[in-house]
Amino acid sequence: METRIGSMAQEKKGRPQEQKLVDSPAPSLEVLRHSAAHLLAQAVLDLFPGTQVGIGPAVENGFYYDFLRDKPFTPEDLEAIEQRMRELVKEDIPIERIVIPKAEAIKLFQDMGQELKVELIKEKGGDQVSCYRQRSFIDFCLGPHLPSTGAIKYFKLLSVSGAYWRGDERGPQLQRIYGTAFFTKQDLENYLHFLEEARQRDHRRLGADLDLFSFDELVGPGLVLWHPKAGAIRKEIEDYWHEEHFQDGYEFLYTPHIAKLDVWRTSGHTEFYEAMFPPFQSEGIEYELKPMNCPFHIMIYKSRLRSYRDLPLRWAELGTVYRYERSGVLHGLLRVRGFTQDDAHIFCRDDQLEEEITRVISLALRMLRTFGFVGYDLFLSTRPEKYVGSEEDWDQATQALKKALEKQGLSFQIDEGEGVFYGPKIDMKIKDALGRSWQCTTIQLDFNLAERFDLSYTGEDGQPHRPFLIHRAILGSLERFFGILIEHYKGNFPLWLAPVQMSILPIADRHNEYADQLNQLFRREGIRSVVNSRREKIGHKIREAEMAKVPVILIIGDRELQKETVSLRVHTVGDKGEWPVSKLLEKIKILIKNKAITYDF
RNA sequence: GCCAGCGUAGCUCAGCGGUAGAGCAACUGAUUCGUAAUCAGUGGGUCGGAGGUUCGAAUCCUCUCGCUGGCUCCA
Repeated sequence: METRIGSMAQEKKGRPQEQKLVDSPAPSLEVLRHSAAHLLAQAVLDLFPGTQVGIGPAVENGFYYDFLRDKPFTPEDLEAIEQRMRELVKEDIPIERIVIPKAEAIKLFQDMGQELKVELIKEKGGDQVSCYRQRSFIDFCLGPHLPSTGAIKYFKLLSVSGAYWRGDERGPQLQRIYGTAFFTKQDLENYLHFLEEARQRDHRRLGADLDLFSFDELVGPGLVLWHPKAGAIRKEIEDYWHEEHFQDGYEFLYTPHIAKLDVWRTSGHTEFYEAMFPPFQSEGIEYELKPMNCPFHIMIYKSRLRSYRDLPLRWAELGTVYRYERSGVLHGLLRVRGFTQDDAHIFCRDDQLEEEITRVISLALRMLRTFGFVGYDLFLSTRPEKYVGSEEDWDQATQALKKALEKQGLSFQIDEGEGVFYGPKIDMKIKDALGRSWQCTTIQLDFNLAERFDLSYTGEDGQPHRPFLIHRAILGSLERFFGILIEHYKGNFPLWLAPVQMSILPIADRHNEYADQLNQLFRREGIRSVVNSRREKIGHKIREAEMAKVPVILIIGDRELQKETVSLRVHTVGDKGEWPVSKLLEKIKILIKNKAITYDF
């Protein structure tokens, strides 16, 4: 039935060795997991008769099965179910494929009280319907499956959650039990270890531990409070962002956070865009918090006549927008209601399109590399069934996107018909230190707004022409990108980003003065340095600095004071011996200037 | 928004009808110390909020706010 194959690196190792399949020549993790899902359903029906089963596919990291039952499954239930599954594995029950006429299948499942299955068979089944049976448990399923339950050795149930029958919010709510399964014990352990590692990197946990950001009930859900340490990081990100954009020929805009609702009527957002906060009134005029920056940039474009000579215009803004995300989807910094896009709009002629796309792609690659992201996947989405703009424009723009990618020798995947209705787009997904993918960069053509705002420029021929409008973000949103950075680095930010770059630790009171002198010296050079002159033992101060993940730790005592040196300790590395102050300063300045990700002292 | 779970000190958690607790952190004092936790003491809570049941509620019930895991959405 419904199956998707995962692509996580962790799973690639999982390959069957001696398992034989009923009817598949190429056994895969997907088949194993699909069979594990059946095993789960069998166990649930054994323990909780009268439960209706929904669908149970293999998914990216495991499998799930949906159940319809009055009472919720408790964590204890989950344990009992997993226990029952292990028993069924021990019994090594054969899994058989049976093919029966559709009418017979319908009757079969009706007799078992499995109405959801009946619905599926009626809709999806052909004349002959394939089912899989393991003892009394029968499932409507295309397969393939493993030959017997004994082959499903290494699995674990992970969680239970809600899901709608067939994804329809109005339909019945089912309970979904998630689990994972692997061919070897080692693979399972690796995956569980991966989950634990992800838990430890969770930016929400690190955000609190490292005093980076918080949310407050009084302020509101999804509204981020950036603390001073996060502020330091954000400033580095923004400074670098400005520098790269300036070098790449962008100019910078600033626009308001609210506008008359009429703006959003013109843009079409009121009609099509669901994530807008409700409008509010002042002096009888309706205003709206901005969910996007585009209309403002467009109004600046329209503030005077534009000539073909003016193009391309590259206008960028770190623009804070507000979107009403449904309460259930909010998630730390990764899904919020107020966020700052690293937005830009490029207005260009058709003959400039390919060049502009090319520039954006290389800007994105350059910037993401600087932040330490080297792995990425590119996706080109083409014209969907419902679209605005002319077919000709779509083709031309899609070709330009494609050529820009090809010219740089980048491999990419084409998502046919997956574009948004207003234009084709390129999305980039970066890979973090755990191999997880995050979408950040997006480059989208927009035929809709160009038309709705009737954008034009005067061509060489003296006639009005419609410019191409490119909407793009490199980092996506600063909040989300910050969250990704925290998880990628596990809070161990490289020197140039670290909120506190250096902690100076005097051993005794008599070293405080020298410590302060050093601190002044480093701060004058723009280094975020602090002194820890608490009356604690040096081991304690070192522990504090290490836990705060400060990259450079300087220890000073009698020896250093006398020789005007410092003892260097590098976070996560350890003692790196005595250094002359000037030599260390130069070294650190270079590392910061180069935005070094890894460094050797 | 929906389903389920969870909200007790700044953090991690115990207590689950009978006078609110521990560790860490904070603060005060002593210790002046060489590469991941010195010792002692002190303060800190309308147990997320509102209502109800009860002689009595952190504990039971209802509503509400927030968080978590999913679903769904992301023109």
